[in-house]
Amino acid sequence: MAIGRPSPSSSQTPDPGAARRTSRARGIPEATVARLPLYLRALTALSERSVPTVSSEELAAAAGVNSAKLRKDFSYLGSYGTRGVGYDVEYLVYQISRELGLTQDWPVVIVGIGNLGHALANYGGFASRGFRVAALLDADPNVVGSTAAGLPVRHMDELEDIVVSQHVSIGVITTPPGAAQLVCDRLVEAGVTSILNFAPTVLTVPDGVDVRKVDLSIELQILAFHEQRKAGDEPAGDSVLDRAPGPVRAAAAKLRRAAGGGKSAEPAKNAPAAQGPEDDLSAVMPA
Amino acid sequence: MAIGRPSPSSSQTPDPGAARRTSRARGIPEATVARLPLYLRALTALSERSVPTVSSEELAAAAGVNSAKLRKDFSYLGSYGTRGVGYDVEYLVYQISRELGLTQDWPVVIVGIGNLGHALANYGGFASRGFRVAALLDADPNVVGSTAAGLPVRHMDELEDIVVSQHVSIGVITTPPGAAQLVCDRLVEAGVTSILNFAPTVLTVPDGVDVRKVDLSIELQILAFHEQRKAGDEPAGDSVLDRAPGPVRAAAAKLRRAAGGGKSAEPAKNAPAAQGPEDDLSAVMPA
DNA sequence: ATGCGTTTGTGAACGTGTGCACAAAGATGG
DNA sequence: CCATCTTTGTGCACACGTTCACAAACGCAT
Repeated sequence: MAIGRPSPSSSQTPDPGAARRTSRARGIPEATVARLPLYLRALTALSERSVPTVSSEELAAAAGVNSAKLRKDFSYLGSYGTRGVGYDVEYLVYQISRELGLTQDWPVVIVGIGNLGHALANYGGFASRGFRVAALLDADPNVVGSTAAGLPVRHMDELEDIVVSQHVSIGVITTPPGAAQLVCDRLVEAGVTSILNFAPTVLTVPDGVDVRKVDLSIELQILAFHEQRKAGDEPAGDSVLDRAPGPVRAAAAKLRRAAGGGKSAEPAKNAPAAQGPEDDLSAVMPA
Repeated sequence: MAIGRPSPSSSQTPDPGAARRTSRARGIPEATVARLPLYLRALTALSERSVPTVSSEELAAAAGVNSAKLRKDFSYLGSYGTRGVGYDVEYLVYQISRELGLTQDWPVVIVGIGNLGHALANYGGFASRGFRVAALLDADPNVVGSTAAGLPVRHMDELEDIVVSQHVSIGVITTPPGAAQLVCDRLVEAGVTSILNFAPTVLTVPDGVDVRKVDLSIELQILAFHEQRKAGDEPAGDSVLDRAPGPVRAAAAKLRRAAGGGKSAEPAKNAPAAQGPEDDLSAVMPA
């Protein structure tokens, strides 16, 4: 029945439930929360151009969303607009920043300084909006000495000390998939309660810990799906069987299983999907 | 009424509608499509361990989802399971691969070879599952000569030629935000119909073009929101006013606007959110 | 003051997604 | 061939998210 770890819930990004409970507590829907940063970015741009007020229609266009949706989103934060005029840009910037918790300082650790970790350390979006890279960590002794984005790469052994002493509550994982769960466990154990996971692995965490994942491969696969649809390329296969009624399917399934490990029938001819081994280790960090 | 560009729809990742139309055409819900790569990864791992069959319960645990959800997802693809036994791993790998369009070759161009573009070029997840980096492009002459991941970085001018001659239909944008829309337009013009955007900008594209975005800053902000909630740190502010009835709010709003550009009242004291200028240019690629 | 044009805030309808719970279907052992 | 056990496939109810449409609210000009 229970597979893998028993009690901890393996919540991931698109999972309602855990995250929902948190935000619905005082009413802001998760979908709205996910859009607030988008609005904030558009508002910041307006603020820099010294635009005093903006209508929901304009702001919605800038953020690429429906204007009614935007108004409803803002209504969850309170009523910060003026009918007939629009929204006060500066005030809204402040309100959203406050709601997102950006008026405080968020120290962040990045674990796994490969290509991606290195890129993230240099990423401007980290420095802005109250996020501060507290430390870069890696297990590889060859990397530990070096610096990235002006910061020294420190050894994994210092993880617990850093998290505790610097009050780090957000961790970013850019390790190879094999190491991700271990790193995650150590982060959580040390006190981190929010994790941004770039490794292509499902992380299992205790309740109360949020995990969001960013998976480049998944994004590409979703695009490929739609791309295939656009090309009118209905996947052929044995689609006649797929919806066949009753015992027909059963017989087919039995045959498939009987064919054994030798990738029988259709799959054998052209299936680059199941490519080389170690799909798990070659990703995210080559080294 | 119409703001910015008129006809092209600025579809983005979390937008139903455009993407929905495509996938609902023959019935697979978007939410299901987004989970298929997850199942595929878990199945590939099982396949490498030569596990012949797997139950929905086991696979669901490995993918971090509800087992009923998984079964329903698979039911959209057809009935590939056997009651009392489970699913044939190899066969399911093939079916999902086929449905996602991974049985064919997908040449991809990466535009903007800064830190992130460099990291993506080396990313193992690209090479796998039928995706192939067709070319790396950049506008900076200093970068154009170099190589990344064994591939030469070519100049933007070659974009159109490459897309056309290599039949590239998927483009990845890792440029600074300021250049993203221009690059996007050129990609689309050349024939690209799917774009993965890492630049923190809302891209506007014509109908029929899919855009998915990955924004690290947004992910962090969402985590910060939940983190703040966990800390029981109800944002204080003038929450009394927020839900005040009638004319009270109006007067307050009037005051805010009258205060002018000088970030009055609350915002002034501590608002690191509206930090240094050029939030738009320092992100994604420092160079 | 009054009326007019504009824009917010939200009620209501609809579509999508999720999860429970269970009947039907198949495997397996006697 | 029958009984039993396992697991799929799905009907159903509910929660969530989106969009329309419109009344109420506000500024402004007269």
